[in-house]
Amino acid sequence: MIMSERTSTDSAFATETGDERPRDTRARIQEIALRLFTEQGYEATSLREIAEELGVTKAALYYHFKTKEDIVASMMIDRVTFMDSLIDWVRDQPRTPEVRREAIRRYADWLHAGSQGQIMRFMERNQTALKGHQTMGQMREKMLALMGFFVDTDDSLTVRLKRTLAVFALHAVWFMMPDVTDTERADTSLKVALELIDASDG
Amino acid sequence: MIMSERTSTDSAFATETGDERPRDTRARIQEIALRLFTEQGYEATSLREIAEELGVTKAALYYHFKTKEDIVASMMIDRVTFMDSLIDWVRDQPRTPEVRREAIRRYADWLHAGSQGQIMRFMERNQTALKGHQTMGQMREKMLALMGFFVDTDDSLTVRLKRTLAVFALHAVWFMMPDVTDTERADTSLKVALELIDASDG
DNA sequence: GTCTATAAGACGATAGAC
DNA sequence: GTCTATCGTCTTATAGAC
Repeated sequence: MIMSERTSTDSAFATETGDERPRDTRARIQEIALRLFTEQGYEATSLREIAEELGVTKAALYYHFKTKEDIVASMMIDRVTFMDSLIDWVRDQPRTPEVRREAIRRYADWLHAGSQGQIMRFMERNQTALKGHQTMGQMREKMLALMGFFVDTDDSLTVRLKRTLAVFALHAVWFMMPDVTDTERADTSLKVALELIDASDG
Repeated sequence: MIMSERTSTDSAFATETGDERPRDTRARIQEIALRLFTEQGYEATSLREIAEELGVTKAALYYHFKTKEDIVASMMIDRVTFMDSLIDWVRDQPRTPEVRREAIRRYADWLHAGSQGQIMRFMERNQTALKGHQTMGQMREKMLALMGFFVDTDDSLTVRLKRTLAVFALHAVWFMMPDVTDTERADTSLKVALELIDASDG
């Protein structure tokens, strides 16, 4: 796992295969930044720390990213793209229970593939710090748009809360159950999310 | 409402009743800090900002609070006290569904009385930034202790997640349903939380 | 692509006058 | 209880050599 917990190391380029050539520096900045932002908080993590762990100076980072905010934005691109495609799909569907279930399934599938879990933790733990960032505003709008398809105007408050919790269950499972396998986490959270999205007043 | 949204004002002492004497400065610092910490983030909010909105200088804050961290700690005292009492109570009870329900009820009752909602939002949105703070470490331990009474070692992952979500539903309702009345929010979240805490493998 | 050096300023916190 | 003045440190970001 790329994102595994580890303390800072002197030989930033060393891997378990021995003396490899450095991987793409841009990607390594993203990895280190994502981990530090999640562990310590976005504001509490300075570019100096990131540079130190990477084994370069602060100034080198500015060759790869124009600003600190740009590092965050670059990590969100995949997420923005996916959310757009999911919203496009759901927009053309009828508002039925089965469409809601399928939307949850697609969202969960994507969430549990790749390193999206780490990004979710980062976003959740740094909401306020990132509020002013342009990319996060976009993400917020897209999440609200998706939620808009999950609740109807005549739903009770109870149903609204449950359906909202469905999405949240998928996000929260990472910090609520950090010690289970990826498969267990994906299966459990999807099961609970589907039960919650099925809530209705009928 | 003490915590109502407002932009910074020149006459910090003015209230709707006219020319009143300044309220307890210590309490006003807590109010302003809590709002700014929640809106902008803990790290992103400087003591200068708090002092400016209060209408004093930064140095004056240091008469009332020894450090920035102390302001946070002072806001948590009631919460720590309550959690201790709740855990003391639940510790002496059998692990039955009805005890779990009653614990949720007591927690919810306390949560929706007073200004705890604002504090919950603050804590949730600044998890990482506050991770190193002593008081937050205590709070985390107490929440884990409470959760320990809600799940048994032989519960399935699904039940564990649902029971954890029960507590979370009580917290999350403030940002999931910001536009409903306090009563609606309390009633809806308690109802959903009780359903989730009742989850079992039987 | 990475470096040294530095700008320009904000931060938390303190000393001591009033 | 609040002020002015300041300390020491850290920050994001840039300029220009290599």
